[in-house]
Amino acid sequence: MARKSSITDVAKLAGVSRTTVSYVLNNVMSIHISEQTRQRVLDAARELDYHPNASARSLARKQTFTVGLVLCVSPDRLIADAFLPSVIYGISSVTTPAGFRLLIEVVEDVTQPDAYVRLIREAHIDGAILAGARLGDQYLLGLHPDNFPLVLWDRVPGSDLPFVDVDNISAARSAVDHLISLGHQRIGCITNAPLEHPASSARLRGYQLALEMHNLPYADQLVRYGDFHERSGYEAMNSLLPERPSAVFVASDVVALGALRAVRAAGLRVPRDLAMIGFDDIQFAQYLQPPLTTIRVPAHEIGATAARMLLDIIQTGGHPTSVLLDTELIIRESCGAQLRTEIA
Amino acid sequence: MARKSSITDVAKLAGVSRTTVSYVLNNVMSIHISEQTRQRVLDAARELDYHPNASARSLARKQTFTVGLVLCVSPDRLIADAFLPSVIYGISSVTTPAGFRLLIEVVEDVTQPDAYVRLIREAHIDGAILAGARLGDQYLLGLHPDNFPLVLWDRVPGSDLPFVDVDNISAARSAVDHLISLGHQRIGCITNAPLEHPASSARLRGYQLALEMHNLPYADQLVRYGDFHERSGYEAMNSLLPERPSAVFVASDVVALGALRAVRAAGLRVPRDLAMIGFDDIQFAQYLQPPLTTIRVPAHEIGATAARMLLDIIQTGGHPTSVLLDTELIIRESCGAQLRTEIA
DNA sequence: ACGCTTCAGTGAAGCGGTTCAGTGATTTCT
DNA sequence: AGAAATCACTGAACCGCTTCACTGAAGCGT
Repeated sequence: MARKSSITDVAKLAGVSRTTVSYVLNNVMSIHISEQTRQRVLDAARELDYHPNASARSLARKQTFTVGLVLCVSPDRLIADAFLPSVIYGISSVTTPAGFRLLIEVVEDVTQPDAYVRLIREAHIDGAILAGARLGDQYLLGLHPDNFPLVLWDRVPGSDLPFVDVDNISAARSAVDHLISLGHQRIGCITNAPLEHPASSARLRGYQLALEMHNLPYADQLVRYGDFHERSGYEAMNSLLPERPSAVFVASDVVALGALRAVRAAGLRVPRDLAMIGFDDIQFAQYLQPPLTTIRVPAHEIGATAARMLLDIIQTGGHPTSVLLDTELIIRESCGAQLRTEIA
Repeated sequence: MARKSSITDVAKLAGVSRTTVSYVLNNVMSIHISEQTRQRVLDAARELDYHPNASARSLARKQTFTVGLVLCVSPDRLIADAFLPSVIYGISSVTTPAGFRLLIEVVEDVTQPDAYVRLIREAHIDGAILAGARLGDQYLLGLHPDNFPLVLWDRVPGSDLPFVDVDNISAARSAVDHLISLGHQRIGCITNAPLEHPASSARLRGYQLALEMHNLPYADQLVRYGDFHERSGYEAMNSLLPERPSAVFVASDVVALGALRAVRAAGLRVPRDLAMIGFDDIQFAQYLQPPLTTIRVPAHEIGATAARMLLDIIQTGGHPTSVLLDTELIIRESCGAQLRTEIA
């Protein structure tokens, strides 16, 4: 590889000091450089195809212009994460124009966060977006007092770090509201995950609130618990069917896939015999039979918002407030709204 | 943020020179350090929670221990890319143990590759995996003579850069072989994308080869062209149905989704009236009605292999040969194999 | 003609590591 | 016993860039 040219080469060619080259190339306004000199430097830089060395610059500036995305997720969930590309795109669409790069760290063993601690302590990055950070995570807390810029994707219960998340409660509520407005009175619920997961308990809470608002009774026997996977939806629905709900809110499209399978296996039809609403709007929700009514999660927005918050902290030392993003109820056929329209 | 301790701090605390600290911490074997001194240094480092600064180290060593994943993909394809998380995981499972980090660069505007050129010229990374690099891409070629370590994910026609890809030809062939072995003689083909895409033409070639091997005629009117999206599958299938194929090989599951919709809209049933095999084994292929027989692409392996090749180049100056990874035919119900078994 | 600004630019220190060449003190060899 | 080799370690240069403090020249007002 041909030796890359350094600032010294540019300085020599332009006949000025390295200092001047630096000032010109960085557009330092507080220093006056004559137009001719400026041009000479610019020309020299172009001629030598000069690109300042990132490490040297980071070292001198004590800033890397790189942010991290730390994924603390078990491999099987990582692989199945349909949102990740969108979130990455969302982050990148904010960081790239701002001149920041994105470093991705996959932390497989969540109990061994050495990996991302090094990322931070070794000063690879100026800030990080953490996904799937858990519990009171002592490492996280150990970092916080340092005021290292961090933003969470997903909430971490005991922490006061800024986060960005969707408004799970109101999203779930709007789904269940919709079912109620279609005339359903006996509505079941299958969660997306065990209740330890904040998103899971929030969605269940939304379900409860909707019932309350409409003076419908909340009954434990109409609630089942999923665990991210399709299979859990199948089992949950099988155990729920004997309760004879007329509609079910399934707090995850993947779990809904399994629920759908169980309904079909029982010889029932959606939405005629049982209405269903999912959650997430995974890409294939629209291609299911019937197309699944669901809650759309703004994945790109999550990434972009988290990135904006992070850059705010990094650049202006801001103290951004956490954000709950709005979701959207996507009405397709599984909820039976179309059916009603046809009949009407 | 409390000032981070530097190598000087450690040296002072241990009562040795910075040189010695560096030698101890890097386990330089060619230099003899007494066991006591070594321990004093280690203790001091621990006490100060010392982590060497990445930028300084990169600057001195002229190596960043970071590799790039450059995604030259239009946003809508990026978002829908179900493989990306797996590929990232595959890369990371190789790079992380080797002490390398992963920088992701999303290049939205493929005609403006300034972005990744800077990534390289500014020496952020020691090597890169390029996805979706196009054409003769002058920038790519401009980089190659520099011997900058590069590996391609997907092939780039006019280039002799090492790549990793799936063996599209033999994969497609095995799918069509399977249909033929089930007794089909009039088999249609819908490509995954326009033929400019190497993967697309390779899959079509595999289709042709299978026919040839079995002395079946190849007919243009049985071939249609998709363009990644579901809709294109719908349209392609609609225009193909009048040709009355008894089976169809669709070179993309997403496109197959649309094809399936068209078949259903025509009042036909898969596989009874029309057998179908897809390509990719996206997560939801298994949940379709009927579950889709398809070709599984080893996404994790793609990432891991590309990463291994890249590290080989970076670390040992190797000149790895390109790799074609094997795929697997996943037999479900859409091909009708189950049906036959039941009948038999 | 003198001091005071402003202009245009430079020298050198510093960022935090790595590494080459060397240096005393021991040990080994003959 | 003296030279050679080994041991255990250090000084200082260097990686490439930023930035503070400073300098010499020109412009300005009186």
